Amino acid sequence: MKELTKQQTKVLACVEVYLNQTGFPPTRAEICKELGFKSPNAAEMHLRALEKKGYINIKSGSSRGISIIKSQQEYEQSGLQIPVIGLVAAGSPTLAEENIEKRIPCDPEMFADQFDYFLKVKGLSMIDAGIHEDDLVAIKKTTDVKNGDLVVVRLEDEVTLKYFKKKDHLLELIPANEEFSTIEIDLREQEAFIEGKSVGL
Amino acid sequence: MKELTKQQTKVLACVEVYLNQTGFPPTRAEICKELGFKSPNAAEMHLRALEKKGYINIKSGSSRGISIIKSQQEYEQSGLQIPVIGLVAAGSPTLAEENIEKRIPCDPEMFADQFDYFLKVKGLSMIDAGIHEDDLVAIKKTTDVKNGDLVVVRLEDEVTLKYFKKKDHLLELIPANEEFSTIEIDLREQEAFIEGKSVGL
DNA sequence: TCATATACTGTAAAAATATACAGTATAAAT
DNA sequence: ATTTATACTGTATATTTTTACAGTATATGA
Repeated sequence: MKELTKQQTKVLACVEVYLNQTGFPPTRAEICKELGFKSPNAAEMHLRALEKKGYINIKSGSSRGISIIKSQQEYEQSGLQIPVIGLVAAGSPTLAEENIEKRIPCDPEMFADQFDYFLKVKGLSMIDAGIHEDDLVAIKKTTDVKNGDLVVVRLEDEVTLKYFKKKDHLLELIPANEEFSTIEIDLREQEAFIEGKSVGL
Repeated sequence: MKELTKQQTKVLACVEVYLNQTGFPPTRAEICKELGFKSPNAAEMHLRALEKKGYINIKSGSSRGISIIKSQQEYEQSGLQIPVIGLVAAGSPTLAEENIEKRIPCDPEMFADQFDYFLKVKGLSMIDAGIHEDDLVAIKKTTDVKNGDLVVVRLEDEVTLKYFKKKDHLLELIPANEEFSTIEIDLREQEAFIEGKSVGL
């Protein structure tokens, strides 16, 4: 989906607000009044651009014939907002809507690495790494991890965030809290799935 | 809320459908075309009536200036009408439109308990409880039932109305007719879903 | 420096739309 | 028997609204 200019974004928002408030779309003149334009053609041109970019549909010849295809909210979610997933879910932490606690706006360049979602930390096992309860850890979905990486691991139905250390068949999952013990797994006996690795806090 | 005439109901439904399909309200002429009227004044008069009765709002002077205050669905659900569902349906007796035989006006205080729909009885299995064929039984959707309650139970694809009796793993469904036999179900072998319980006849 | 995209003003005409007015017909209520 | 409410047709007009056309201004990249 093509990017919108600042003014086009304003016009789209204006149409949506008007629609929510009145139940029907605005005329060109009404958009002008709302946004301070002095010519109906200003609104017309922005609407044409919005239609060309696929955000709205204009039924030509009819008054107020504007219908919204892709709303402003959707636009903001397409890149600017990142889902937050709780570490409470049993099973795999999927990106399914039901697991998403909320979405937060986020500059994609905030971290050098790309990432897919935020994981909300439960429990105190990572406290010595400076990660506290309810902190958000940026996770990139990958199975390509090295020793020392902070990874999201799934053991059967349990999902945890631990440091990764592997030596032949022995996998160690080390918490960053002295009060918690390291989990040792013999990969010949038990499966462990790497769901992703941390790329930022 | 005042009652609507047949034609007013049609016009309101027409506006709603148009709104859902296009995203903006219809003009008088479009309503006429949809309902077969030959004069825009026909639509105008019905809209005026709908406004007077509080179902819609018309912004005078502006095109397509119709907004819906109380939709047709809400009107039907506003306590005056309760759906009637036949006991013939295979599968779960849902409240989906296709299962609703008709709707009948009803004083919500007719029965002390709240209820969700009427079930139309088929067969004679409850005749000793004073419930005959085609009687209407008020059903409340719940899974919270006690021994002795008259419940709607679904066994695989069959739905029946029976007295409920449960003892550990054994579920007994007792008809109120000596000529019919009690159904006994071992809950470890077969599933049974409680769809609701009777709260009135 | 020239083209191009964005972002407008200002005007005007054609088309869409609401809406008033004058009637007709029918069924139900008084 | 007469009123009243519903339910229209048919026409006309004022107003709203779209939309084309002619410009102006500014920033950006080639």
